[in-house]
Amino acid sequence: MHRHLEPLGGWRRTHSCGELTQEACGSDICIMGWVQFRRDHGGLIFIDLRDREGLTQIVFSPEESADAHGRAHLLRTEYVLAIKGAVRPRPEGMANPAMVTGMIEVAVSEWKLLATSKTPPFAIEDRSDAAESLRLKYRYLDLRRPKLAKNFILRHKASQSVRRYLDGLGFLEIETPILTKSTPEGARDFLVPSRLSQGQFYALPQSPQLFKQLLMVSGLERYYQIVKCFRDEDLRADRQPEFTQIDIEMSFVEEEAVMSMAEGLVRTLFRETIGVNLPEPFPRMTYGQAMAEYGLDKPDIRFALQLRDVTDIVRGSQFKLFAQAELVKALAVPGGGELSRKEIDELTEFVKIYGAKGLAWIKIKDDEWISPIAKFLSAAERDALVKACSLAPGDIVFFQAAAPEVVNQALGNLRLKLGERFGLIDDSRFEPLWVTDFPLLEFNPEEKRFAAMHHPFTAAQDGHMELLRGDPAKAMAKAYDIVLNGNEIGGGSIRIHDAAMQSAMFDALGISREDAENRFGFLLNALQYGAPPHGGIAFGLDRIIMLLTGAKSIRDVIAFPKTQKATCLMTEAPSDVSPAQLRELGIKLRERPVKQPPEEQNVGLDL
RNA sequence: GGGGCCGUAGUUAAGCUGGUUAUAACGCCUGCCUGUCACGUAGGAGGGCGCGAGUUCGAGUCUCGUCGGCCCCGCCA
Repeated sequence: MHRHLEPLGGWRRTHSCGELTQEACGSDICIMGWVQFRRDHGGLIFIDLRDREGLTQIVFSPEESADAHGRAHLLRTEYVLAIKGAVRPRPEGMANPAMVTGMIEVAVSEWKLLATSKTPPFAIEDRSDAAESLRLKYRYLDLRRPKLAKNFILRHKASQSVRRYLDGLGFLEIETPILTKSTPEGARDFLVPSRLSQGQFYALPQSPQLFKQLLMVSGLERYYQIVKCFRDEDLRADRQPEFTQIDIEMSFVEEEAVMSMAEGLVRTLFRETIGVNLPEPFPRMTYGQAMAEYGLDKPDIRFALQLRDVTDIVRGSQFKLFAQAELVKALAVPGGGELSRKEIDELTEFVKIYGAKGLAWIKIKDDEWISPIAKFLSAAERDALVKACSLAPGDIVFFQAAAPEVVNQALGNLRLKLGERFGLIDDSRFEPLWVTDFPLLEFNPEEKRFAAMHHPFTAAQDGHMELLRGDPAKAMAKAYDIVLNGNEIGGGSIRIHDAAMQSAMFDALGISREDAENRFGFLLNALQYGAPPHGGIAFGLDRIIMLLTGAKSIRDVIAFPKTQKATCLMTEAPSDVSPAQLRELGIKLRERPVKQPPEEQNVGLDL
């Protein structure tokens, strides 16, 4: 069978495969696309032709064109065709209501074979459930699946929406360097060796933080960029080594101006991409309240369960574990008494992930408390617990008694788990939240010193700079995070715009004058030349797109993502380079990289 | 650095306490079929179980190691 490819030869598409409906009936059209399904009845051949916009049924019949029909038997899945023909309504009773174009079909008069295809390693269909590693190796095929393609169409709309919104407010889109100086924000840098300055390295930006501040010193007043950032840290379902931020900075502002701009952006984005209207204004919560009631700094406020501090109630308890703990918190679940012993054991294992030693619990029955620990609790303690946690028969209440970090993390994450278990979370809702009043500094117990919680350029709240000497833990920052359904989607701050203040901050962080000069000298210099008050915010675009599309993994909203080991299964990056390349860069490897056997792993499919 | 799950035809999976030629569905190939739409139908080809050791008379099944993928802790906003 001959499978000659033909040139387009002047043919042009007149329509996409997703738009032909009854209005088009009678017209001669030209469409091009991929063979999705083939139904060859011998005397009559149906093909569903797919392009980015959808599917259209085309029919090859001898009555229409014997030649077109005769040649069509060779067609296979994923062949690329150009067809010319007439749009006509489908015969009585033959319409397919499941298809947008299901009322019509195209009778083929002429067609060209533009490309053949090997049998794809997995079916190009939404219901295809091939292993992700296989899909990543053949990412260009995976992206043909409408479900995935849809994510990128939405991502495009989101980017356009952001650009329109910010342009409307006078923000300038300005690019900043990718090859830059290491300006650490806490994460590990990706380094790029310099050929012209041997032995020295550029770093890929963890974010354009310092550049956007310098653009404010430059007097450009309002900057934004949709920009790649790079952090060489371990990956997660929502973390990639390179990811995209919507990076924004503005001059002559305080927190409220940045926050209302940012709210407008998120609200516009949601309205223009998925038609969801977010509340106005977004509710707010302080960091302190978030930690106290939710145990996490990014509360999911779609359901009402809250943590209660019961330290004082059990301070004098016979139960030594409670009496002696630095912090004791309770989490009551109305109606949670139905949990089985097995489920409670599983939850106990779950909290151990976060450093908990165990999980105390009490089931409240009508006249008794079922619990391994109830016997230690006095009547007065019981009364106080009932009051504090609003306990009622049928409830269960969990306790965590330990160091505050462990208590909050364990119960905070248990709360999310229980929210799922009891169906308390309405997936169709979007509930944004501002978290404000973060501490400026965070104590690092390993290094026994304070580090910036946000980053070292964040301004202290008015009057709090003085606290840095006496009681650094009490100093609050002009910082704000935006949280959506328990996901941090953005965060920012008002920056220090005064060189002396910035130096004082470096002092507080234990960064020597000399060190500060080496690493941030250019910033300290710039701040001496009339820096305007400024601040900004950065959004994690990938995470926002995840929420907008309902994707389970960040990889489904990034066109060419990396695996958990930060490799690309399609290009096989990272890879060895030639000795000549290394020599040119003045690099000698300390150890010979261990050569992997060249055998194909489970993704190897070539015949 | 650590914990957990997984790896059997092109794909998705089954394979019980180790036992003759490793199952199924979809896909693929060939024939038939003028109203299908994940077309139908008759037939056919295709893997030695990620890789390497070990235990055993015997290993897809057990042990150890190793490679790869996913989820999580640490790390990272």
